[in-house]
Amino acid sequence: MAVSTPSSRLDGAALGAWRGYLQSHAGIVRELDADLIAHHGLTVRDYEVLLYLAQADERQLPMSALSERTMLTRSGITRLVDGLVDQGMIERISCERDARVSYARLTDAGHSKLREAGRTHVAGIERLFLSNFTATELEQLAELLGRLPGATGVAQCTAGDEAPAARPSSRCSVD
Amino acid sequence: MAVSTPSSRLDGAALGAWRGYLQSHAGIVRELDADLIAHHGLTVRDYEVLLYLAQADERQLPMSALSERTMLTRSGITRLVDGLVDQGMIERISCERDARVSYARLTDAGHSKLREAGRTHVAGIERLFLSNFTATELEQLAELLGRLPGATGVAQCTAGDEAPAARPSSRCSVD
DNA sequence: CTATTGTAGTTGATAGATCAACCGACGCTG
DNA sequence: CAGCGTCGGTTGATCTATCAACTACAATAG
Repeated sequence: MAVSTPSSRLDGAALGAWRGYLQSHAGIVRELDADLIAHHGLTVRDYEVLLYLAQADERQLPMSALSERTMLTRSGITRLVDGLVDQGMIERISCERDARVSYARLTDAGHSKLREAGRTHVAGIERLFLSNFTATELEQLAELLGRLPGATGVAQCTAGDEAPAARPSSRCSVD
Repeated sequence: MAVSTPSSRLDGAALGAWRGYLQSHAGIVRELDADLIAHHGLTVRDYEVLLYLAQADERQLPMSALSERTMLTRSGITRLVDGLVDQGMIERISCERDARVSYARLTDAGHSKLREAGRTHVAGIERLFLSNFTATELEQLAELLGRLPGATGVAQCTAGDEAPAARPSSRCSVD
């Protein structure tokens, strides 16, 4: 069959890169998630949200800001935050300047939780991802992957609850 | 706060690599999926399954083989295949040697569909992923990503419907 | 000031995937 | 060949995230 169709550079190395990309992602995220859930009862999504809040001014962000950063739809964020509110890690605060927006604010409990979970999570990333590379290789990877859409913010939004565009940010744990 | 905790190489380049990895994946897969659904009514998962079958001997594979390759649980595959059977792209065939296993076999209809969809999909991968790199860079990427768990099959299975280990394979379309 | 258009967030219905529990079939051991 | 652990696959309950529709408010135009 050969690889066929378009300009098709979809041969050996190209395919290796692509498949490695897809499969490693599935495997790593699955395991990070399992770790975090087992040790702290948090999903990676939860963790991300708490982290973004911890890094934000006043430890709070509008829902839509969270939506953009996490690559979830607005409705997805509403529900995720609902859960974290129920667990007491986040509280909702309505904005005085604009009655449409409501902030999610990290509670002290949420902040503690985040710090604990951070240990597990960072260790996991180190073990599953970073430890496979040298410092130089990590630089290469960062540069290469940084060109991809999503990492650079090239997303195309079309549908109703449009798919949010990704945004790079910093840090993987608080301290 | 600094990046903190473990052996923490979770600094600049390391974090860039990790975030680029996560965010680009989310963005790219989302868009590929949207493309494929819009043009052919198939999800990327569907496509993958059809492709694996097309590449297999006799165009058929046991459910568990599909489960491994796609990184879905056995129950996930059962349901996904159910759907493709309803659409007439796949048929189930029971194994004579071992009454426990049942094969999923690609029908002619499924094969045609796969070929059509392949054009869209390969073009998408080219556009969103491959076009960002030179041939040399793709080799580097393939090598680097190939070390990661999942790509190499290092998965750790624990729970009931255990998470399947990934397996590399070849090609992204049929012809 | 009112009407229109757009934005932030939530909600209902639904698809996709998981876990846990299960069934039937295999295969080994005693 | 009976008993026991294991394997392949399916099912029920549940969770997560989506889309589409809707509410409420804001901002702008007429």
